[in-house]
Amino acid sequence: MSKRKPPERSNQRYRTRKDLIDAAGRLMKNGHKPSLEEVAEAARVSRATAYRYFPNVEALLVEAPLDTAAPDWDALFAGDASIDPEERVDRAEAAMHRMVFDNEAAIRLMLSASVARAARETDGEAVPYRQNRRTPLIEAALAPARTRFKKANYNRLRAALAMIFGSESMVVFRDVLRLDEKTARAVKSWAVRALVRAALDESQAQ
Amino acid sequence: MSKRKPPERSNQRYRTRKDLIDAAGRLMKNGHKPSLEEVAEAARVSRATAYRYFPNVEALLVEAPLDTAAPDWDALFAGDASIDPEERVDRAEAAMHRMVFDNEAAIRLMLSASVARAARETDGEAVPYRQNRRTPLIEAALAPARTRFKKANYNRLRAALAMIFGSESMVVFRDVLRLDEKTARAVKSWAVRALVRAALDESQAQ
DNA sequence: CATATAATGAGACGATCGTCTCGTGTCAAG
DNA sequence: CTTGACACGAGACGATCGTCTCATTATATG
Repeated sequence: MSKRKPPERSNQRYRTRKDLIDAAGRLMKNGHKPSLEEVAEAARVSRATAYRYFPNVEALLVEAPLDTAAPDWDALFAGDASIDPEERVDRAEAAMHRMVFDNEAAIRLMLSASVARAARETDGEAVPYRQNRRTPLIEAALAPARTRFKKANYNRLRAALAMIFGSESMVVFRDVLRLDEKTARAVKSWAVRALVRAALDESQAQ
Repeated sequence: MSKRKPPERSNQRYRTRKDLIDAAGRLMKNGHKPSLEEVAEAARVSRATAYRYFPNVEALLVEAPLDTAAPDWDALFAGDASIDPEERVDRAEAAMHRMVFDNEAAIRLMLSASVARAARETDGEAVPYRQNRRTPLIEAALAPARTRFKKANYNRLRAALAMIFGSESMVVFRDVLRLDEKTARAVKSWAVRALVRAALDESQAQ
């Protein structure tokens, strides 16, 4: 039984996976939902191979735009000495707002696929089906004032801000309320400031 | 050219449309996305007819669960003499919360279809593609205290609460934050109360 | 370099989608 | 009751989905 250590080939797998995600991201830019065949062709890969990496089209579309349109949050607070959490959270929301509204088409496709996929997998075993970029951003914004919050208040505030930060609120403003981008930004700016202030007040009172 | 007034037959059209929506709502209860053929069969209608009423499957699924799971909001404040907007908004959110989490599967399908459909129709002409049940509910909750808000503050508060009330926040809590239903309700309860309070303060100050 | 093994390509398969045409049934005005 | 307009049913069509099998290529190790 001359067993040989199986070849790793992890680099090859990583590259083809990345090629697929990149191709999907490119094709989603214009808001057109690409068929898996289109993505595979753009990635110079056969259809069968694409299905070896992603169980369905949605799973592929979920990962695509996130990698493409991910700005560098670090630069947001880099040359900035502001400590005021209200100010920092508002600025972070502004950046997230821009990113979401600039990539609305692609993000809609991602969100749609994500929501449907989670519904399908409710009965099966859970899957890490969605990334979370907003929590790190929120935490970075709150970091300098971290000690001014009680722990419970901090966690509650963080969760509440997550409702406002993401792409879901964009859907509310556009599809439900039919409000324009500027109004949306104004409402969110007011809301995040009010929430930060409330959490601060409750933390220092008593 | 003997022209005769064309037969109305609007009742027939209304019934088949309603039959299709009802059938879709029934099939979506368990979270399984029904194929259009399944819906048509359940509605005792041919596939071709279903396509005569809805351009695609998503358009059908968007309208279904809303009609099915729409409680009577009026009863919420019927035997209630509370005037405090904070209390009323919190109670309204609790009701919406229950409705959304009880029908999570169907609402996910609706939301997914709605978000994707809006993306597709971005280039074409706008379409009334989504109903808005939360705004009337929010307005009913704020009604008794309506005069205590300045107009701008009222509109801003109403929009901010819409972010928290709907099904979108459920997606945030479940898929992004991975928090359980109880925690979600607690966070939202705190947030809506804080927002109402902030809007009130800003309205009476100055 | 040689080779076992992993990664890929090619393509068939049934199911569903969305569109189309044509024939039948049915309502309601005259 | 008659009849014209309308709703409906049946079914074909190509496109895409997701799964499968089998052959071919590429890679890392000895």
